[in-house]
Amino acid sequence: MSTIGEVAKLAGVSTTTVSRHLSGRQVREAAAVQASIEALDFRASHVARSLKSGVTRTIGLVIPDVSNPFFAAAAKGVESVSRQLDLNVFLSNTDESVERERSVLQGLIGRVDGVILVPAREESDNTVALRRAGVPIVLLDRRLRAVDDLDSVLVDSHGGAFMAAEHLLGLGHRRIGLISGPSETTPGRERYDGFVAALEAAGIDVDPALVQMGDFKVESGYQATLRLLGLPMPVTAIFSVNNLMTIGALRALHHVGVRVPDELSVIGFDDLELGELLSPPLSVIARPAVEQGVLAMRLLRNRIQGNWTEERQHIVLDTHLTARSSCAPPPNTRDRHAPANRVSAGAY
Amino acid sequence: MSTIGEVAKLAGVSTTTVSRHLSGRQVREAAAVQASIEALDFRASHVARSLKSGVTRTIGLVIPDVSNPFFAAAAKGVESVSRQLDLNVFLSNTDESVERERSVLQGLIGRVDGVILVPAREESDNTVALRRAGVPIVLLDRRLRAVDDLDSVLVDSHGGAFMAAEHLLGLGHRRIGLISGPSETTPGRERYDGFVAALEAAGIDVDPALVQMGDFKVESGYQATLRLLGLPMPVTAIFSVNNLMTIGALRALHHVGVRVPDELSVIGFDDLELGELLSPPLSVIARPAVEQGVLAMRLLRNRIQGNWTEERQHIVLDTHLTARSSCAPPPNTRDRHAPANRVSAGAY
DNA sequence: CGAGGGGGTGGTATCGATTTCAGTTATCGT
DNA sequence: ACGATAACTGAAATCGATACCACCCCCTCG
Repeated sequence: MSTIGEVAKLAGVSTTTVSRHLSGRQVREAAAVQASIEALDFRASHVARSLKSGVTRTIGLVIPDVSNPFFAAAAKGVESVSRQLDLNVFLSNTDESVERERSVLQGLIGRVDGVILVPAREESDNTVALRRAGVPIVLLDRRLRAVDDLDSVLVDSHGGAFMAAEHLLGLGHRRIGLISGPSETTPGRERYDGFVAALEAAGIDVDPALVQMGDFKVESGYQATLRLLGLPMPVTAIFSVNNLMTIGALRALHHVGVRVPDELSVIGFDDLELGELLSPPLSVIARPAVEQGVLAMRLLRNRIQGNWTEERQHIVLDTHLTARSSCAPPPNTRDRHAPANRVSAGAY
Repeated sequence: MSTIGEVAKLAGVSTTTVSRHLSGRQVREAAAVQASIEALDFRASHVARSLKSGVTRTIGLVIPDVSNPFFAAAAKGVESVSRQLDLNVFLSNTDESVERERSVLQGLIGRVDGVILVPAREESDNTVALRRAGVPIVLLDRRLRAVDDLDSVLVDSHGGAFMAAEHLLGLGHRRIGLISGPSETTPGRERYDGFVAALEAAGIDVDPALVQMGDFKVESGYQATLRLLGLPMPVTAIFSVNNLMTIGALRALHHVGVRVPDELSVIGFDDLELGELLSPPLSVIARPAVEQGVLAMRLLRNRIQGNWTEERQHIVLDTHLTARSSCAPPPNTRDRHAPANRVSAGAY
């Protein structure tokens, strides 16, 4: 790799002049400089430039898991904007782990101009070191409890969950199982709250036995579903608050042989690419995933460009109900007898 | 952010000593230096370090599309290894575009110690600049025609496609539609070849009308399927060579109302997270996606660590048939009449 | 004709860490 | 007790690009 000095020597000018030419200013020997640049196939060193300028033209994107379709979509949104801005993106998975998140965030200091973060837990603020270092941060999809002076792009999880519950209630369901996420995450908490609010609005008490906590991963949705099926008085519907757990739930129902929606209705939060093609097509609370990423990157760009004083922005996008056919009236409205308990108490 | 100089001053030693302490060497005032480091919350600047050492501790991962589950899985594999090695990962999508790939690769020069690349096209070698700059490259999932001195981690696409075709032939299918990928990509070409080889081994001529070219994206699978359904003499089975196009195919069949596998059998290359839960469960050629990423990262690490002379490695992983129930004997073995042509010629 | 200004120049310090080089101390064997 | 060796030390050069500074040239205007 050739340096600016070699270019300068070849063109017979100083490095200053080459640097000026590079930054687009008028230069007497522009032609000669350009020729030398091309002859040597010169490319300015990003590293040296960063050292001098303090700008890396790189951002960090810290998410729980790329293989979750929602985060993959959001990442794509982030990436599409960052490409236009000619920014590179560091991608890191935290696997929902607070420790991993801390070490990842630590490692980003001094390497990036900003960070888009999906925090693993609302309570655990791993951003202090980053913020002390003056790195702008935008929160994506999840909040941090201790912090409200960071931009964020969330969805109306409460409203979405409310809608989901309302949908099931409207069909006549009264015993609705909830596969919930960690209550220490924003979506976990808000979706739980929205669900409960809808039930209470309908005058229904929430039975704690019907709320099964998961960790946003497939396996936990599977296990939670088995627990719900094993209840002495089974549920007639299940609302799963995230896509991966919904997949787990569907798998469990499939393996146990519960027919959807005849015996049990299912609705999930977050659409699945194949949601429409499932048997039956899955009803979901959908949301603009790519757009969330796009907006987060736009907010981050504004901060990076130095609008520090500007009011913090908290964008909340709307969800919508995509009713397909995995939800139907509960079986006991057609058939007065509750279905047999398919899973024995010892099954898990 | 504090610098090594401030630490040195506080500890009453030279920057040299601090630097030595940092790199783990024995130092007289180790305790004082360490105390100063902690007091100032000092972290060595990666940028300055990179400038001096020429090492960035960063790699580039250039793939067509993160929202393709295969690439997401491979990315996760890459990321898991790179985390252990304490390397950062630049993620970039090329969207299957050669131009985008070129600009992305250009932008990586001087920023990374190595690159894992899924080339957009076999013919278009965008790696020359990178290689001239001495950046190690590992090819993932796809080859480059002009280049055989790069490590690669592929799957046995030919064998997988052969298996898929064999599976359908074994069930009695003779008119099999192929939704093929761009022939200028390794998977596109090899899967086509494997498919053709199986047909020829069975003594069947390949009817060009039954081969519909797609571009690895959902929409093209959808369109290709409509074309296959619109044929004067329709196919009894479809083999789709990639997951996204398979999704498109399934959507088309769903919209048109073709029953699988009663009227038409379907098999895809690459498993889908929900493959098992589709109606019917989808038969696929599966492969170890995460492992492909893991192996690619391991190969890259070896190159980065300077084993330049070492023989180039071309790893080819095996695929396997996951037979679920989207493939069955063709309808005409049960019912002598071919099914009615569901799509009119003008439908697309 | 001389002052002023626009447009351009190159030398040099700088960003923050590493590394070479030329020492300076301790430690040890004899 | 003296020379040799090992164990450390700090000043200064270095990585490659940028930015400040002083300066130069030439044109224009009063």
